[in-house]
Amino acid sequence: MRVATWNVNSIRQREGHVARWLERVQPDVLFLQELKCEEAVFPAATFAALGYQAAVVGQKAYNGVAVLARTKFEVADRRLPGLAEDDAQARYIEVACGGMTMIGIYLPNGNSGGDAGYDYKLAWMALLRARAAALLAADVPFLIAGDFNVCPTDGDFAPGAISPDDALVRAPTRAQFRALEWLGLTDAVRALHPTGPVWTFWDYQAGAWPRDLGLRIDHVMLSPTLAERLVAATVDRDERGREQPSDHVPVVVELAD
DNA sequence: ATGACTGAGCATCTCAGA
Repeated sequence: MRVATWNVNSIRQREGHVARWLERVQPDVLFLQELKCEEAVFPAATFAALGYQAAVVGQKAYNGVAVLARTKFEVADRRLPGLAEDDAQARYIEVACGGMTMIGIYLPNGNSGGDAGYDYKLAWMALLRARAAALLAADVPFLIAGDFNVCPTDGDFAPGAISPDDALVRAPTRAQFRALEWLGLTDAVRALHPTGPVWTFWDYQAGAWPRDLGLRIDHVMLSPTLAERLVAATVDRDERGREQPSDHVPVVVELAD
């Protein structure tokens, strides 16, 4: 089974990129982030024509997550359990598919909104950990894929690509990510590529792409039984070099059947 | 030393991104 995640920075701007990528890579499941649109204008027909059914959690202008799958699935949740009822940020989708639970996330960046914005990020991470703990306790095979907005270690950003006090690298952010790992989740890319740069994002500004000043912030985290099935984890960095690209590239994981 | 790009929307500026 091939599962992927991609922050597309507007699905309406990147509809063609995603369609061509699906045809080329043929994933079973693709999680999308930063749709920047409501469900009503998500280009579902384009992907249906390629054999992919969509489930969309949309919002005008900001955030937005979706899953595309060519195998049958059912949506289990559209909001991270524990968040306030009136929390309208479209950042979470959970589906049951292929005998496992799959979660797609767009984790809050945490650099905007001052202290409240950063506190929201940490609270979100604590709730995500609680959800992971519940699934582990229930012995459900699961994965969490998406834009985590976390560089887990100093090896996960190019020197100079980011400020030391950025919300993506701040100590409390990393502590939350580390806690998720120590619950028993495996960072798929790092499990197979333990050292060296594996960037998934390059800023549009300051020549970050030509200078290769990237970050590794898009991750696929596997529960123990899925980690045992992990055979490949790759980052499709060529997508960053295309015309009018997203600032993120796809991360792809292969699980043995 | 400095600036710097992209997208959406009650839009010709602001907010957010990371």
